[in-house]
This record gives sequence, C-alpha cells and structure tokens, in this order.
Amino acid sequence: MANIRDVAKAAGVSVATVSRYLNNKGYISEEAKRVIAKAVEELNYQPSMIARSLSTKQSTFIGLIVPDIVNPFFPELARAIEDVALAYGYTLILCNSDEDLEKEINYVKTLQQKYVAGFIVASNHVEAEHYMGLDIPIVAIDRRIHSSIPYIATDNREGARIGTEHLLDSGCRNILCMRGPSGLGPADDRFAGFMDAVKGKNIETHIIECPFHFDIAETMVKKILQEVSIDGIFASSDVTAAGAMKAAYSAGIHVPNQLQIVGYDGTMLASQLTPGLTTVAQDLYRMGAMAARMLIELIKGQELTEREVLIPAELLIRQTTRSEA
Amino acid sequence: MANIRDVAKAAGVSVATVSRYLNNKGYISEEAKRVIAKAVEELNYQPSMIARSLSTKQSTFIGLIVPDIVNPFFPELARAIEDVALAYGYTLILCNSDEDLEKEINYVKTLQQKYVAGFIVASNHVEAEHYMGLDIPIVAIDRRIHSSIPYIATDNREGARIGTEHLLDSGCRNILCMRGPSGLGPADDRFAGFMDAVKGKNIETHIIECPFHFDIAETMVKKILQEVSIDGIFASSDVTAAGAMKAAYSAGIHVPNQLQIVGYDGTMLASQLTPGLTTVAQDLYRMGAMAARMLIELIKGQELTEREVLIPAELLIRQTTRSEA
DNA sequence: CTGAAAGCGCTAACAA
DNA sequence: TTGTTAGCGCTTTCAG
Repeated sequence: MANIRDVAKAAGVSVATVSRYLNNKGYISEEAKRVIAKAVEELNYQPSMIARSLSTKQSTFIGLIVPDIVNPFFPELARAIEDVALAYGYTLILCNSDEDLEKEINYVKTLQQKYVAGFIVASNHVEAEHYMGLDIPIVAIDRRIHSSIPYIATDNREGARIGTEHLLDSGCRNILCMRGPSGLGPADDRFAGFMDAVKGKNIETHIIECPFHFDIAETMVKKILQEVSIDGIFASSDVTAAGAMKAAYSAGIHVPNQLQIVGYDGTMLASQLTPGLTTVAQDLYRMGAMAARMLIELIKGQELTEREVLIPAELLIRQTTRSEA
Repeated sequence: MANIRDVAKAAGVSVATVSRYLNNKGYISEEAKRVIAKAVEELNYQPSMIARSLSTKQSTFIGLIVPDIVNPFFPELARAIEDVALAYGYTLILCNSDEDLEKEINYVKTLQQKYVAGFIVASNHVEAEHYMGLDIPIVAIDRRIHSSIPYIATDNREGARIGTEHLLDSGCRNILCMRGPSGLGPADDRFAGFMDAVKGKNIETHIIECPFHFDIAETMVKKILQEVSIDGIFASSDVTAAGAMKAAYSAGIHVPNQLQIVGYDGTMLASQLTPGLTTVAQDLYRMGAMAARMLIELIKGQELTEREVLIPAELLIRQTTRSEA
C-alpha cells in the first residue's frame, strides 16, 4: 500500500502539504489540492490510521462493554451504537464481560493499550474504581456506575408503574410481581415502580425475586401457581414473562382469560410469543444512539448539556392482557 | 503512561533489551529479566499496541462482518468468536453490513486502514471481488462467498432432512415447507434437504418461499391454512416457525395435535415459545469458535488442514411435534 | 547477551 | 502557502 510519501512524490509536493490536505488543516492552494487529489486517486492511497493514532495519540475506536451480547437486550443497543459510531467515523469494539470484574478490568487495560477513544459500559460493578483514573471518556448505559460518569437509561420506575397500572386497569386484583435481582439498579427501579402503582389500592400482592432467566422463571411460577391464586403477573423482563407464560400453559391456566401477564423490555421475543406479550418497551435503539452521541461529544472535548438522561418507556399492549374499558 | 524508554531507563538497560524481553525474543540474561520485570511492575507499564502495529504492520484486531447483529442468529456467533479471539489476544470489531454491498466494501477499506489482522464474514455477495486482492486472511461463515475463501457452516441439507424426517416419523403426510429466499445458500440447502426427505414417500407437499421474518410468515401461513389442509410444517428458521405457530393459534388449530411444526436454528426463541418449538439446532457457538480458530491460524501463517468444514445439526424435540413410536 | 540506530507512516511545530 | 524535521512508541537489524 502506498504511503503519504509516495503521494507527496507523485504530486510533487511535501508530505506536510499532503497531510494538511488530508486533514483539511491550514491553507493549501487549489492547485496543490488538485495534484494531490489526483495522486491519491491514482495510487489508491488510504492513510494508515495506526500511524495517525500513534502520532496524535487519538484513535477512532470505541469500546463497548456488555455482560453478554447473547442477552437479547444488548444486540439492539450495540446496533444503534455502531450506527452512530460509523456515521462519525468510529468503529466499535465488542467486549463481553460476563459481569466478571476481572475480565472487565482486563478489557479496559487492553483497550487502553490500543488507544480507544472512549468506552460505553453496560455493567454493574459498584466498585467501578478502574474507570476513574482513566482519562478516557466513558458513558454508562442502563446502569449507573458512578456519579461522575454520564449515564443514560430508561425511566424504569415510571415504566414499571405504567405496566402495573395497565394490569390494574385490566381488572387484576391479585398480582404476582416477579422482580429482578435486588441490588441491580434497573431491577430495583422497576420494583419501586410496581410498588408505586399498587400502593394504597387494596391489591393483594406477591413478590418473588427472580433472575432474568427463562427456566428459573418457569419453575418459580409453576410453584407459585400451585400455592396461591393470582390473576395477574408483572414480570420485570420479557424473558421471565415468557417463562411465566409457559408455566401457566402447563398448569392449564388460560392467558389472558384467567391470568394476565405483562413483561418488560419490548424485545422481539415479546412480539413473537403466542399470544403476543403485552410489555413495557424500552427504546433500546434510541438509548444506544444517544449514548454513542454523548460519548462522541465527550471525545471531542465538548461539555455535555445533560449528564443523566432518562428515556421514557412505552406500553405495548398485545394479547396477554385484556384491556377492559 | 510510561513508555518503553522509561522502562529501559529504570531498569538500566537499553530499549532493545526491553523489547526482547517483552516479546520473548532473543537471548536475555536472567539478571536483565529480573530488573526489567521490576521496572515494568513499578511503572505499571503497558506496551502500546498502536506503536507495535505500526512497527510490525500487524494488529490484534479481528473484523466481524454480519448483516445485522439484531438478527438472533448472530449474537451467539459473535460471542463465540469474541471468546476465542480474547483467548488469543485479539479483540473483535463489530460491523453491520445490512447486506449492503457498498457498506461492506467501505468497512473492508476502513478496517484495512486500521490494520485488522483478519476478517470473519457472514455475507452473501456473490461478487465478492473486494475480498480477493486483500492479502488479509478471511474466513467465511454460514455462507460461501468464494471458492478461494475458507468456509464453515452447518450441514444445512442434512439438518433439514433430519427435521423433515421427524415430521414424517410423527405421522405427518401433508406438509407445508416454508423455504427461505432462493439464491441464499443455506436456504437452498435446507430446501434440498426437505426434498431429500419427502422424495418418493407419497407425501403431499406445499412449498412457499418466505423471508426470515415473523410477520410475513404469520401472514403467509394464515392464508395457507385457509386454502389447504396440512398436518405438518417444516419452517426453515425459528422465526418463521414462530410466525406459523401464531397463525395456527389465530386459526384455532391446535399445535401439535392438529398441526405439527419444526423450526430451524435452535435459537433461544425456540425454547422460550409455548409450546416449546421442536427445531433443528445449529451449533452456533461451535461454528463461531471454529471460524475464529481457523482465522487465527491463517493470521499466524499456518496452513489450514480443512478449508471447508460442515458442522452437523442436531434435532431438538420439544412440544410442537408428537414423536409417535 | 546487549545496545545504537534506523525505520514504521503520519502529524505538527517552525521556518521559509 | 509550503517544506523541513523532529517526534509518537516500538521492533529489528547489525555491531559489539
């Protein structure tokens, strides 16, 4: 591959001029532009980003750290981030942390060595010290990792309130809340939203804590259905809602006639289940795109107008609830 | 951040010696090793991969090009690739091509500028010329892009045969085959496998071509169910199978009592549907891991023992079929 | 076994 | 407006 010197030679100018041309910096005569453009074209020249990075100490890589891309929550996020990154000339590095602190720290180190321009992190380590002394811009997504780090998420509390209220409006009076792992920010917020909705309403509630896992959810709900009688379930994820649907099916309980269910997340899964799952949808794409935009502003040294942004959730009514009048 | 010169100075040796130490190259006295190790430790030194890349013209980035990471087929693949990449010291760059040739070409160019060590491509452009003159190792996954490019996929034909045969074994005699887009390698192969299974067996078959899209599948199947009478469906993806399940539900047709369905892919979706979807599972993780291993061998300049590998598919029997004796 | 020095390709003063 | 040149941090001959 041709390098900048070849281009300079071919165009009969110095490398400095070529560099200026490439970066639109400083004055260049029209004539110079012309010859350089021609040389670039002829040699099919493409500047080495590596050399540029070494020289400027900047790069066009963005590191995305997620627990596991296989979790259906993350691909859409990643997609959005990738889209805006691409638009701004950045490329995305994908890292799966498995919620493993050591792995995460390792990644941060590795990417630092590779001069990443910034990080977008969906992680939940409270002791996020390894991000602090980094002097690389960071944006936290979905989960707040530190007060000093800009953060963007869905308004989980309000979303859960809306979802639960829908259950109430649909006639449920005896509700099971499948809350997510306590200590996990979004799970706690959703649980709070659930409580907001039922408080003082003379509703009988049952609370279980259930990880975001299909099989476990199915098992837990199967057991619950034998023990108590309920007419509604608020699950704090689509996956656990799907587990609940299966448990109901096995128990011969008809959804939504005997039991109504609302999920949370608005993933594809919810729309592809039979019957279609009513769910509180997060605008994942918007969330990812916004995070990417924030990060890029940070990278460019701009001040953020908002350091914490909450994106509203939206109720998607489908067939697991019967919205009565 | 400290650089190699700082380390050399602190250790009282030359940078060359430090470099040798870092790369385990050439002879170094035990004494030198000791002092350098100490200096590295004290300065918390981490070599700059960028500088190293510039010098060696190699990098530790692997580019993964997929149509869309949101398609549930790809995350698991990406995960596997990332896992082995990480194990070998590489990091993964994620690229969504949207099946758009221009976008794909652009990515290839961009990553070339960033000195990627190799590509893993899941794409289906027959005119894959832009990959040819690249002198960067490439491995194709799921879809064959060129005879000169190593390729790894599931044995789709055999998988489809097994899935269809299961329908036959379960008593179906009147089968709808929802084949994928013709011209697409895997879709064609699966269709061929379906035909292999039914040929000469006095089975009534109906063939429709259906993109891998839930809503479209649902609509098409709804229509079919009104027109003809069938007792089995072979869908060539889980998503379309899910659409078929929903169509059956709307039509009041019981699955599996009146209609049996088998999907293809073995995604999470299949296991989370109610009833659980019988499906032909691809070992996506294995496929991805193997692709990554092949690529890394290529990067290291080794010869591949096999340039084309087919991974067997496995039938996962769940509740949408009634395996009779 | 070790060190000096010449690059890798590009950017950014500084001079002209 | 343009060119010269000194780095960026590391690798790699080539002498010693």
